[in-house]
Parts: sequence; structure tokens; C-alpha cells
Amino acid sequence: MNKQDTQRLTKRAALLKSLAHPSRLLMIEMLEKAPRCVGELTEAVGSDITTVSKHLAVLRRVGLVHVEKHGTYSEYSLACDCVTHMLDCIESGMGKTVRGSTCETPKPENKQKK
Amino acid sequence: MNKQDTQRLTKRAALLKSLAHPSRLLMIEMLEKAPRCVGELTEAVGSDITTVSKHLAVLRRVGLVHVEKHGTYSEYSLACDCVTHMLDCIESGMGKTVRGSTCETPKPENKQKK
DNA sequence: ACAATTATTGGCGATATTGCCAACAATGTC
DNA sequence: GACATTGTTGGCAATATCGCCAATAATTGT
Repeated sequence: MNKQDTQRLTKRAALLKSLAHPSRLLMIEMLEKAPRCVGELTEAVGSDITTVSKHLAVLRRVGLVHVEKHGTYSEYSLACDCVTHMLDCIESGMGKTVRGSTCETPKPENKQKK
Repeated sequence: MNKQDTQRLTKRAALLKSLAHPSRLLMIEMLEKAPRCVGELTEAVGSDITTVSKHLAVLRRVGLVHVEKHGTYSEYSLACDCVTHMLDCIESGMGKTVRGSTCETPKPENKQKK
């Protein structure tokens, strides 16, 4: 793996990793509809507010969300509609590739010769 | 977070997590072009073959790739073109949302008065 | 049967992620 | 000022991921 690929793929992996958590996905779905403050997201997610705050920090770090302070409130919003589009793609892909939770049916009866 | 959402989002997160590694992304890019055996992927990735094999197991578990044995070789292939499409969506989204590696620039003037 | 090739699995240490608590910071209210 | 509200950060234990080595399986060739 050359240096350029490593850099490109590492960056892409970081974005995917930031999405790869149920709570963060829920938060993003909520932010698709409207901007929200941390308290609202916390209630929806059902974890401690400090946990949610850290999840939001993850999303901030990769640039998926923006934050705007209003008084003591932090209003989070999606950085871009592309996030929605990305997740739509993933969902449509899921229906086709991931059938069950373990979709790969191991077929040992491949008697092919090379 | 209700039970249904939890299940749906956990599943989606699992798929994203399986994609969220540079080596696995490279392997998928290679498989987009043609089916490959583990050795070929190993050479491209540059890690130990056992590491690559485990990465492939991750992709198998979520159903992103298929494997077909030919003699002692395991020929891996993409389960579906949707994977390609998904990653294209992600790439196009990246250009717009993730500018730098740290794109969210918070206020630099944090006067700490402790 | 034996050895070589290809790949997978178990195990281990190193590292990263997750979720909560306590502490702290920032703002608004009395 | 004192106090409450809203978020963030540090720290910690539990858990998961990662990458390599050793061992194993499966197949092919001699």
C-alpha cells in the first residue's frame, strides 16, 4: 500500500468510523430533520449527556456536524446534506448485500479445480 | 432509542464499521476490479496474511464479499456492486463535508482563566 | 506417505473505543 | 454575588479492535 493510498484510505476510514455507531447514526438522523441541542439528542439516545457530548465531538472532528452556541445551548446541525445522501446509499446497499445478520452462507460444495 | 431503532441502527453501524479500516477499503477497491485470492490482497495491503485473512472474515461476516474455494486458493469477490456505489457516495460526500482532516475550526480565542 | 502451498484460527500484547462519574466552564437568572 | 442550567473535559474500567506468531486445516504435487 503506497503512501498516497494509505493517506486517502485512512481518511476515508476515519469518516466511516465516525458513522459506525448506533447512537451517532441516530443523532445524524435527527439532525437531518432539524438542528438540535445536546439535551434533545441526549433524550433521544438515552445515554448520559457526557457520552452524547463525546459522540458529538467525534462527528465534529470529522466535519460532519457544525455547532453554534446560543446562550448555554449548543445547537448542532449537519454540515451538509451529503451526509444524508451517503447514508441513503448505505441503506440501499444494505438491502442488497446484507441479508441477515450473518448473510454469507458458507457453501463448501465448490468442487472446482483450478 | 426504541428497540426497533436500536436494531436497525446497530446493524447499519456494523456494516459501516466493517468498512472503516484502510486495509479493508483497499481490498474492496481491488475486488471492484476483479476477484482476488488472499495472497494477492496480502501483497497489496502489505500486512501479514493472517491479518488480511481476518479482515476478510470481517467483510464476509457482514456479507460484503463472497468466497469461493479453488484448490488451496480462496477467491474473494464483492457480493454486490452496491458496495462500489456506497463508497462512491462516501467519497463524493467527503469532498464536501470533510475539508481538512480537522475541518471544524472552533473558536481559537479561548481565554482560559483558571 | 511426505512435503509444499494456501489460508484460517487461537492466542497474545498493544492500542482504541465506549460509557459513566466527577469536575469544570460558560451563560443566564435571581 | 449566589445559583441553576447546559455542555465539555479528564479519568477510569470494561470492552473491542488490531497485527503478529504459532498451530492447524485443506489441498496439491512428488
